[in-house]
Amino acid sequence: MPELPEVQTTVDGLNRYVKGLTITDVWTSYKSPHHKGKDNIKDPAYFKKFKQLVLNQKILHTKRRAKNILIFLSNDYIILVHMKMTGHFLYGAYTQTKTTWIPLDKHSSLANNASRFIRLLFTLSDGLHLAFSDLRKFAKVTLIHKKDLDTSLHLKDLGPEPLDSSFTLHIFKNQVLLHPKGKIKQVLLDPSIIVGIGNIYSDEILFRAHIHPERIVSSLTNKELKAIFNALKTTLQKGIDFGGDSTSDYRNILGEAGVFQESHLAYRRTNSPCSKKGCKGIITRKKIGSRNAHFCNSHQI
DNA sequence: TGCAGTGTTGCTTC
DNA sequence: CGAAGCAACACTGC
Repeated sequence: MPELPEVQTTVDGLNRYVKGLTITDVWTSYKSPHHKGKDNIKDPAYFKKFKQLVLNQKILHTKRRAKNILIFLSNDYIILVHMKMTGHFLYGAYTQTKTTWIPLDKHSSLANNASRFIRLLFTLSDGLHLAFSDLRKFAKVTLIHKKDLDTSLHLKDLGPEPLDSSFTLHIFKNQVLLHPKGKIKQVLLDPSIIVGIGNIYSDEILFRAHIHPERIVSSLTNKELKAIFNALKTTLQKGIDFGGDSTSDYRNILGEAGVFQESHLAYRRTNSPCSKKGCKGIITRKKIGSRNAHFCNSHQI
C-alpha cells in the first residue's frame, strides 16, 4: 500500500536513523526463478553482484522518486527499492534464525506482524540492522549507478512529482489531458501522468474534490480541474503529516503505524453514510478498470 | 473449506 | 498504437 506519503515517510526515517552508517553485511531469502537474469536481487546471481557492490559502502543519504526509494552509497551506486504492495523497512536489533531474522526487543514496536516476513537484511556499522519486510515478495530491489539515474529503465518513464513546487495547476492540466478520453480515477493512477498516487489516495482526492471517479477527463471544467489539483496537493501532504496510511501492513522504519486511515472519507467505507456536511449520500464501491473505487453516490458528480 | 479480495507496475495480448 | 488483463506472490477474511 505504500503510495507517495508512505514512501516519503520511509525515506524521512532512513535519513534520520541510518544516514552516515556503513553496510557491513547483507542477507536475503529472496530467490525467484521468474527473475533469473534480471537486475533484481531475487536472482541469486544478481544478489551476489549486489552484495559485492554494497559491502563496506557508507549510506550518504536517501531520496524518493515516485514510489521508489533511492539509497545513495559512497561508491556512487544507488540502491533502488520499490516496495510495491507489502514492502517496508524496519530498523533495529535483529537476531538470525535458521530461515529468517527476528527482532531482539520483543517489547518494542518492532515486534509486530511485519517482522514475520523479513526477506532482506543489512547489517550496519552501529551493530543494528535495516531489515526489509515483504509479505508478498512483490518488491523490487536493484542497484543503479549514479550516472545512469536519469536514463534508468526503472525511472525514465515517470511523470512529474505532485508535491514539487514546480508542479503547478497548468502542468497538472497538461498531464491529465494526455489522456482526454480516460476516466479521471484511472488517469490519476497512471504513473506516467503523475507519480505517487495509488488506490487509497485517488479515492480520497476525488471525494474531497467532489468529482465522480468515472468522469471523462475532457469533460472536466477548469473549476473542477482546480478542485482536483488542490485536493491532490493537500491530501498527499496530509498523508505525510499523518505518518502514512497503515490500512494494511505499512509501518515506518521504527515499526510504528501511520494514522491516515483514521481520516479516510471514502476508501473502504462502502455503505457508510457520507461524512460531508449536509450530504445524504452513501459511499458506494465499484470496479473501475480492475480497481475498486469508493465514492459518495451523491456529492461526487 | 475454498476462493475472492488485496494493490503496484511491467509485460503480454489483442 | 492504446487499452485491457494478467503475473509477480501470500496471506486475510468471509
